Amino acid sequence: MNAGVQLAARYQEWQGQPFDGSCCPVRDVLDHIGDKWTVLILIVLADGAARFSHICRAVPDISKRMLTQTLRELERGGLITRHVFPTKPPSVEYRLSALGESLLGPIVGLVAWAETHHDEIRAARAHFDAALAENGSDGR
Amino acid sequence: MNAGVQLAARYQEWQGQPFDGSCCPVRDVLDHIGDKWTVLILIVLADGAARFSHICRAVPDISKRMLTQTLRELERGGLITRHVFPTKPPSVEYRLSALGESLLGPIVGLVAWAETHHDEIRAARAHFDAALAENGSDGR
DNA sequence: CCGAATCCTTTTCGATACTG
DNA sequence: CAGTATCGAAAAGGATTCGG
Repeated sequence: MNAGVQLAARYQEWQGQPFDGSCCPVRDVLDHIGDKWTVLILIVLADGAARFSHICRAVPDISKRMLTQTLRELERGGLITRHVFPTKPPSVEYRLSALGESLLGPIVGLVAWAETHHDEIRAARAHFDAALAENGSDGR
Repeated sequence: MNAGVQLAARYQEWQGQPFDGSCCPVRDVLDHIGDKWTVLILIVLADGAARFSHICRAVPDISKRMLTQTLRELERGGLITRHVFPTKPPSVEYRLSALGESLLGPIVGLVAWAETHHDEIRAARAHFDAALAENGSDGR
């Protein structure tokens, strides 16, 4: 488990620094890719530039409010760019920046893992819940 | 951008299926790796098995409540195993399962990205906020 | 030592209505 | 079309207390 050793080593470094809160890249990045919509939006934009309403339709349950908010945060972090066309009615186009595209690689890794092991996880959860329903018969 | 094409293609498939809610592996997995503590705990466990109190100390600000809750969820999904030693006072050891270790790879990819681009992101945010503070001088 | 249970505060997010 | 503003429900998360 080489991966584990790498992670553990890095973690030691972070621990060494004073814990400034935002000094930890893991937390900083994960807080964003972790929130409900960011990754879905990135996936849509992976296909190419898209307008606000197109993204809104492409992501199943998102509200305009959340879409605006998430797009803002992505733009703020430099992951996407925003371009306004002064037509009437005005249209706005969002597109991945170079930085945003560079994040696609790691995301694909995660998505691939998720697809591969989703059944396994669901099975584990079902088994766990079933065992729990028998009310501690496993000696917990 | 090969990665983008892959993602877009997969996304089309998911869209094809009826949106059962939990049919989407991305959401299901991301909801878990996204919550504040999961990844940090996995990183600690990447180093090897650890006891409850050790994890609690290793993760800076976590409360017992959240640690218990997150460990449960990880155990439920089959990512970690839990072993109780009937000593007194009892001690409990957590350890990554094979499934959990397989997740380390994608996580390393993400962490590496985070480390590499963290400065860039922080710079982008600072610039964005500065431009915004000038109150729409960029024509927004 | 490990963890469950309760309480309470903060944050998140959807619905709705309104602007340019 | 592309947002903004406000409100309320719901969830997350911390502090504390109790139990095995």
